[in-house]
Amino acid sequence: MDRIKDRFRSYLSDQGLKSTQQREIILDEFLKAGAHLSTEELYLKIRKKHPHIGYATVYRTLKLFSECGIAEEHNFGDGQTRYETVAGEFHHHDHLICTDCKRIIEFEDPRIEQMQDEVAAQHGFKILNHRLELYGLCEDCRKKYSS
Amino acid sequence: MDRIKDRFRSYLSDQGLKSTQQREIILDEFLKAGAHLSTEELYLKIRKKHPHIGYATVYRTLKLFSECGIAEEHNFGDGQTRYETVAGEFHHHDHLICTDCKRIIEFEDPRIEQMQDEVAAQHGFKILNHRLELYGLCEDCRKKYSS
DNA sequence: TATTTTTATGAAAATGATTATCAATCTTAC
DNA sequence: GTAAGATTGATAATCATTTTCATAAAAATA
Repeated sequence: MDRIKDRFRSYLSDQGLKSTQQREIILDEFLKAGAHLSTEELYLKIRKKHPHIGYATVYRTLKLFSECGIAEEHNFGDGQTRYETVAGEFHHHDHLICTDCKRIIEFEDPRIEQMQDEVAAQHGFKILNHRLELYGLCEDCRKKYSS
Repeated sequence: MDRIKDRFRSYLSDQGLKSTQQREIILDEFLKAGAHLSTEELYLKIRKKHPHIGYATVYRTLKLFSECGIAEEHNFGDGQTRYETVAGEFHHHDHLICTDCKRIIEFEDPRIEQMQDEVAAQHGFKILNHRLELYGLCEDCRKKYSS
């Protein structure tokens, strides 16, 4: 956690940006809030304790998080950009998304990553980033429909 | 091509929808136009020959294509939904996207698909759909920057 | 074929997410 | 502490997409 905060602060000062109360608060709440929240969801959470913080600031700050690498943007097809923490100590992961109950499960598979690298190499690509999303029905929703 | 048209027409009649000139024209242009175009791009193409066809109709029709399975929606992060034909005879494929020149290369790798199925099975998921996108620098853009 | 019913169309307005504007207010460096 | 520069919040603007609604077209029916 503190490592993440340090990283954010370093990023700000490196870029000649300023460390403000709002940015600290938003970072705190973001880290507390858990994964995959949209800007709006985070804004609503923050507003409870800090009603003075504006919508636009939350947008701008989440974008900053993503620029400095402590958060990742996702688009799961509901028209809202969602953010999740990229903790340095965790590996990259991908997502299983239930199209019915919207549940999101994270997974990682080094073998898939490996093959992605192979594919990229075959095409002369240097991968900077990737996104793998599997959409379908989770266990519970499958049961729901078969019964 | 004709198989695709038939499929679309069947879908329309199955759903009690009507087969209209506009839908035929939009389908023709869509099939001609090649992959990964946004609604706007297709609309602009169509407007040259058929200036009477409206923006909203193109939107609605592309959505129909996607519903009936002859097109697939993609979101490559530029804020526009892009569509590409799903020809029955071709396999599913994924995308390499150059973050610099925006070039899109298609690839397929059955081994990756296989592993996705394994991962899904481990979590009790039934995959209906998936999306794999590799973002990075293509061969040309890499050279551009190293020189 | 004429008529009725229903759906589609197009233009424009509405929406929803995101971004820009701008005056007032903080931060930071000196 | 002050000046210079960046940030903030409220609001307006933007952009893609969707909805509305009167009119037109297709399908069903007579």
